[in-house]
Amino acid sequence: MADIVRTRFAPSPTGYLHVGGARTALFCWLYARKHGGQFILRIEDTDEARNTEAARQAIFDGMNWLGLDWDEGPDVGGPCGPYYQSQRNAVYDRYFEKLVAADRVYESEGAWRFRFERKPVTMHDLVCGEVTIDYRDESNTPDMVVKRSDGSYVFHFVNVVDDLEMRITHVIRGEDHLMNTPKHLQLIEALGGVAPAYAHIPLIQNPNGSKMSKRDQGAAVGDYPRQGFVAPALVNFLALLGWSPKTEEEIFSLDELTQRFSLEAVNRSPARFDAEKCAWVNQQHLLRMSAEDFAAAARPYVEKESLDPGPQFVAVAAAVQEKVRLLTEVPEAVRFLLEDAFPMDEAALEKVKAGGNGAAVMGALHEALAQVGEWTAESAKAAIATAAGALGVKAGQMMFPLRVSLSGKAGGPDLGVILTLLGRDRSLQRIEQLRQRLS
RNA sequence: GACCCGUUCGUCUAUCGGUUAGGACUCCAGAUUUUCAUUCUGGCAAGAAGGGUUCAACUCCCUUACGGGUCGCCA
Repeated sequence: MADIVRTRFAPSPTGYLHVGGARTALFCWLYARKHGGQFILRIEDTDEARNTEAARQAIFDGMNWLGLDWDEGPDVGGPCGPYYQSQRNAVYDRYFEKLVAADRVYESEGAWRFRFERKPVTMHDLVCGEVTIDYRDESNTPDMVVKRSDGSYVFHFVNVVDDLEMRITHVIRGEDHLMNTPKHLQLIEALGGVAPAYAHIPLIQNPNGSKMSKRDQGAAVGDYPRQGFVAPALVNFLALLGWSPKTEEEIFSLDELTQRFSLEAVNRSPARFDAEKCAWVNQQHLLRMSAEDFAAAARPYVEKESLDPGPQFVAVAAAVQEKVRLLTEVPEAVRFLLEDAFPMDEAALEKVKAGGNGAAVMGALHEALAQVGEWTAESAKAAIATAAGALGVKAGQMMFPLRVSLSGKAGGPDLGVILTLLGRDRSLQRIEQLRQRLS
């Protein structure tokens, strides 16, 4: 029976979930799902001094938001639990005894060090290929501490033990772990275990090429919802950093990514984070949402600005769906549709004034629109043409002043849509308002 | 410093010895649109450098340069 693929994401709760970690989690998740395997979440909380509850929660929140569910881990449990390393000391003690029995550890200033075999160690990385580190050079590879003087175990040891105990088949992690892998291989060998396959994925860098750390702009996954991103867009963008579908398509849902993902298609060179493209990907995802889904996604942003979405919010949101890149842009885009007090774009108003006959245009529009029978986008637009005829100008010249009167903006949804959403009374009122202002 | 990994338009990338080196983001121009956005068309823009190997190299090898990573009783 072929081994079932089992991958894991093993973050330490010492800071907010950042995009690098999120992408690692994504690749692990995709690989497991792609192969019908299992994805495990393990919290590596062995550094008591640096762990925080907020960070732990940020991991769960981030994973949930991204849509990366785990088959085993905190909350859901599983046969290899507990999934917090802080609760697995008995397991580590047992494995440590194996090392003692095999005479592979020795005490040093109260701590226990693992004795490396002094030989070249070769790994066969699924992304980086064959890499050999020569452990005969002791200066470069000093024996490592596996058990601290306070009795606790260090990362290298618990990480390896848990990967063994949890029967992890594929370790997918950041390239910053590449040089750790021979250490882990030696430990596994000493423990008589079977090593998982390794895949080290390139790191994500800042736009300037420096290492992206947790405090850098755009690094915290938790910031993305606040900035108006939808999760599938961030997932999509992250997948494109270091992985390529090898086609010219770029916009993918999580399901589509699962279909196409493969470790063979992962790059070896680090990628810089481009916020502009990330926003574009977000826009593409917004464009592909149904009107209902878009309205549901936009609603909290509107409410956050103390705007009442109102009874026809689906239609209101749909009017601006293709005009925004980020959901945070929605409130200002729809404000004039929800409230009668809306800001006036002075530059647009100046442009109307420069046209000269603004008041006359408003008057003609008011008169024509007041006479419309059934109020629809078509009938209202027809009335605009009538007004233009009455004034002896082209309909096109009526549009801009009308738009400014109704929305206070130079751009926005189709005029027919605006007129329909506002209704006759409010439309006429706003036209009259601007007429007076221009007189 | 030592040891690893990497290097194609500004950025993300395709190319797995023979291509006018393709696509995307950004930017510019045009079309569509009353406007903005969307969409479409076009444009600017790349193989770090030097040596090999080969009929032929972005692609394979070496050197250098540059970038990143790792060298903890952090993970």
